[in-house]
Amino acid sequence: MTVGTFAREHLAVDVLAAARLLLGCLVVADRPDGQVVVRLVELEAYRGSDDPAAHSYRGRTDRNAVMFGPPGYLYVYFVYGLHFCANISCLPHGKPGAVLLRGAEVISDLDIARLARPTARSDADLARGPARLATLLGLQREHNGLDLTDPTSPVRLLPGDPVPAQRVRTGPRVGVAAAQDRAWRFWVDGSPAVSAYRRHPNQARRQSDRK
DNA sequence: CTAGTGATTAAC
DNA sequence: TTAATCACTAGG
Repeated sequence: MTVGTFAREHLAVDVLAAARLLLGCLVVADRPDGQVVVRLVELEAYRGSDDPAAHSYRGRTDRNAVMFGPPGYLYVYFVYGLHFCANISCLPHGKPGAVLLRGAEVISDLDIARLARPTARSDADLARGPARLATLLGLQREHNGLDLTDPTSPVRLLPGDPVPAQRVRTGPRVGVAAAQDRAWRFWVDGSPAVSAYRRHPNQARRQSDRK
């Protein structure tokens, strides 16, 4: 099976199926200072057509154009004035959708990963959280629109060992104000590189949640 | 828990 | 033109 076949056929089907499938997959990044390989352990699905939390919900703009393109491309955006986050485009050309990369475990090279994320207090912190993951991979604006299935790309997606169903957990997306009821976050149970759940600050606290 | 960062977008 | 929003992290 070629890498291109792997990504495009499956990512085109649906954002939820894509997020599930991407668990356990590998991302290879050729940084200026060396190569880093990570295993994806936490992902969130976003679907532009009917998902108020998706960047593409209100239509295509210059920023979110990659979400409307063919599947298997890298959508990098700048958020909160200082962070980059990385997504993989899903759904056929013209249908907006993406999966946000939220957490990953470093496979190699640990020394390069520590240099890329000098503030990480532990190895689990190297790529726990979407902006940390993007920083570790060295992703910036210029990487937006890269083809992750192209062997000549500096960032590539590869199949990994499949994650068995009993290790997969789902739940609400982290920090998303809209569509709280959708369990569109997927993670590998027990991985140290999965972020702690955080309620969105704008979400009203329910009486029963209060201590 | 909170500050802080700046692009993006919708509303004027 | 302006102001609110934002899929976050680091530090206390």
